Amino acid sequence: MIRFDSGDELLLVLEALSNPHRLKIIAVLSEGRQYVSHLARELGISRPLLYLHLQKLEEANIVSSDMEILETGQAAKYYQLNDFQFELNEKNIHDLSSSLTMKKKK
Amino acid sequence: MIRFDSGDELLLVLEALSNPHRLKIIAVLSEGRQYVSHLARELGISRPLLYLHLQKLEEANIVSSDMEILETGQAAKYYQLNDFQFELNEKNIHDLSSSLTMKKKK
DNA sequence: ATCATATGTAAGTATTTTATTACATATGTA
DNA sequence: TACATATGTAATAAAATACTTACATATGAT
Repeated sequence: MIRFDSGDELLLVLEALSNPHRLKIIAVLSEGRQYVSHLARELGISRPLLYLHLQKLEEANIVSSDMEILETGQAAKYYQLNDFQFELNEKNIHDLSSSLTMKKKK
Repeated sequence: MIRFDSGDELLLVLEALSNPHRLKIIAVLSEGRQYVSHLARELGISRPLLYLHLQKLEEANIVSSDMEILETGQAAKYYQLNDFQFELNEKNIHDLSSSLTMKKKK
């Protein structure tokens, strides 16, 4: 069960989830870990684009990655879903809203 | 308890939630219904901007609105939070991912 | 050596989202 | 009438996000 320590952290997770590709990635990874190139083929998107989405998921702590050597001897970067489950309701949004920063991104 | 009938609907809600202003709006409305101009002053943002955010929340069915006549005789548009609570986990994302459209927005 | 596999990223473009400015209309009060 | 309140929206600008193209490196197999 994810625990949000601040509104900013909640927002980071919500932003990571609000994209169809990233929801698909989560769906695929829920069936098991997978490496980047394979994932890209399965999702039908380019690897650079997949990287971008995986980064956002990783920054939000929804997935994590490990390098591993395939049977062929080549290096592969495996991604897996971190245990991920949470509940949202008016109360916890209210409680977290005070620790919500309205700062610009860049 | 919100029930998502499709991945697209889930995404709509997640997109509506992934903005600090909109989370603040939800937090304020969780304390009671309020009309637009008052809300804008409370949040410290312009009314046109607030409109934009309220529209997104309304499209996602998170809030709803009613016109009402103030004691002064003027019309006011009141917004209230719809009962709002849901749980997210790998399983329901997996289940909903098949009904996720990857279409462009406009 | 060439081909297929893998990771990694920089640079540029396109699209979407967010925000501002400037209006319009209407009601009530001084 | 002039001022304060309210809603509503169009047009534009700015910022953030998403996506593509083009590379680089490395491993193993043919």
